[in-house]
Amino acid sequence: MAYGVYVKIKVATWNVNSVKARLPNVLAWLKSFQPDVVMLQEIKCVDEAFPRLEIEDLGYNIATHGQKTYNGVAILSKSPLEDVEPRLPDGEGDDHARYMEATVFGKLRVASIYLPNGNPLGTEKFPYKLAWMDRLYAHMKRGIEDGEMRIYGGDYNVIPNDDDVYNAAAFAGDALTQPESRARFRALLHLGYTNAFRAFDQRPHQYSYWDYQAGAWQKDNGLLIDFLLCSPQAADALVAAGIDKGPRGQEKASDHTPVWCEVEV
DNA sequence: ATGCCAGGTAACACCTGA
Repeated sequence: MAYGVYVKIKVATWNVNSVKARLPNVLAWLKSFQPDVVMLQEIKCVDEAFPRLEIEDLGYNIATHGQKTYNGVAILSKSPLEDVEPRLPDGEGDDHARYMEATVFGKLRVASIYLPNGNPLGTEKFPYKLAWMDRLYAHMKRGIEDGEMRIYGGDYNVIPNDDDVYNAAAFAGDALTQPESRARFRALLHLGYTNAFRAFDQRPHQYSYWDYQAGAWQKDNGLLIDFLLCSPQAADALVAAGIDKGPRGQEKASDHTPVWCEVEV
């Protein structure tokens, strides 16, 4: 790095819906998009089964917190990963692999989040989601207090507003739109975090997920549920953000597409 | 009210997802 020159770090989050099934798509996207840091969700495999060599060959360091069949998160970085913490605090009895954080480029703390879906309402899944969000809130509150540059990225499984879904009425009974879910998501922002995408794009009906069923992608029947939440120090460094819809249109696509931002530090 | 599609596991059916 030359003296006095700022460095741009491109950060992305992507729920890949099985990293093994998605490997060709992931490799092609890493080569073309050239992100510096990637938070992956739903890798759906144990750590030993993660396709480490293929991704390392593209210049990434890797930390995984996997689980058999379900969930599983990972962080890829072109820098070394330091101080890797594979779980959210206060998770006694919670064996879901839904969280991992690490420091990248020696100065940016990033987290990969796979927040519980919470459906169907009326089961234990919804209170589990809300309790998980409460734990995330407590952790992100501490993240504000220490003043570090942080980006909490992932699949939040919350549709924040009615114009973040193609048909709000159809989702009225869904865990992703419940007032309890939305209030907890807003509470994260009220701590002082900036939703990177919304800092640059306020248009309604911009999506990061399209169901496999009923031609949702072709009809643009989507949901906006994947976010990069930036601490004030990271938000001050934001220079760009967006949604890369390219991967969703490929063969054998994940139902989610990458959301990205760029910080200049 | 439910399945639609996709992935994983395990077994040729079922669970989970959002």
